[in-house]
Amino acid sequence: MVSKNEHAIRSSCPVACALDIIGDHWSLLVIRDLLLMGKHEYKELLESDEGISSNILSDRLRKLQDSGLLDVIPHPESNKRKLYFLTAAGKDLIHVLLALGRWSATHRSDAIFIPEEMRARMAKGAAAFSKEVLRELARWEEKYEV
Amino acid sequence: MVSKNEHAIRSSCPVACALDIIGDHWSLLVIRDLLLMGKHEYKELLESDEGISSNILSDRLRKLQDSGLLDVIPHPESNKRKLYFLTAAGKDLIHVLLALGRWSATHRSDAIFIPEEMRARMAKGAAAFSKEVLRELARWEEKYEV
DNA sequence: ATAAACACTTGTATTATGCAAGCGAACGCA
DNA sequence: TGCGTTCGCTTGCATAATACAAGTGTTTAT
Repeated sequence: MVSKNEHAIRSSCPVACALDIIGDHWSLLVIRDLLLMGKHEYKELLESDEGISSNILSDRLRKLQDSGLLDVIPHPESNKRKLYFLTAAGKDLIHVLLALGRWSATHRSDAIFIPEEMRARMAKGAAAFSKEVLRELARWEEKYEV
Repeated sequence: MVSKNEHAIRSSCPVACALDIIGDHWSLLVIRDLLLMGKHEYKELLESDEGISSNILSDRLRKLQDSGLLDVIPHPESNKRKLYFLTAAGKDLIHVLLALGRWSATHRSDAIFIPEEMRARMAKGAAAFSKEVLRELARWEEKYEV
């Protein structure tokens, strides 16, 4: 077992409450990959640039499931693979991700790099971008009959 | 020394970059207190409901200073006290805090409690709220000649 | 002069993380 | 049908971060 302390609740403050669930070094990056990067499998999540360890990934996937932010189904094309996808609560974190991204774009512009493809997707503004992102996920869910 | 690893950079992704700086269990709570709770002193920050340890608070204040999110001046009324306040970059995290708060309000409504005073301040919407918050900080800064 | 307050620091125990290796079930191919 | 590979993890161990209690030096109030 990787960790015992299952999102201990520190206070009833809305900010603290959200951080109890997603305020660690990895959870939001996993959610980013599932939400914005079109990733849905364990192996894809492992391969992200930040280099998450397999045990930590496994632990975070389970915790996020326990918290109701994501769900799993067996891959229809294979009995050994699985498909991870966000629930409504998980998808709604797009606003947090966009706020973080905008903050970095403003205050850490020298440290970040946004690939051309992503820049193009975001060109029409945050509202249009998140709408498109959610539409893509809806198409994916339809395809896999989630 | 509390920690060696000074915000190691994991990737150039804007989300990851922001999390490298404020993606731990405590930084955003300190920023919440400085931004929304009108706190400016070490002791006040220590007394928050979440119960941060003094060594961790000390460490986070230094790291946030190193990252350019906050600054310190000696307290004009006392040689032993200090005043902590956010820089422009620190204040701009209000959008992240509001996104987190709104997420909790939507998806964790049973776990959170918003005091009446705060609820009243937020009643006119997020834009008006953040404007008022920043105006208050500006008044404080003027008073202390920051 | 003394005691309390303040902003920390130090020491130590506990917990979380990172890394490498391993494991069983499923799969791909011969 | 056997045989190496892939997948989604788990395990063991070293290192790092955090929590908790106690202490330190300076300032301040009485």
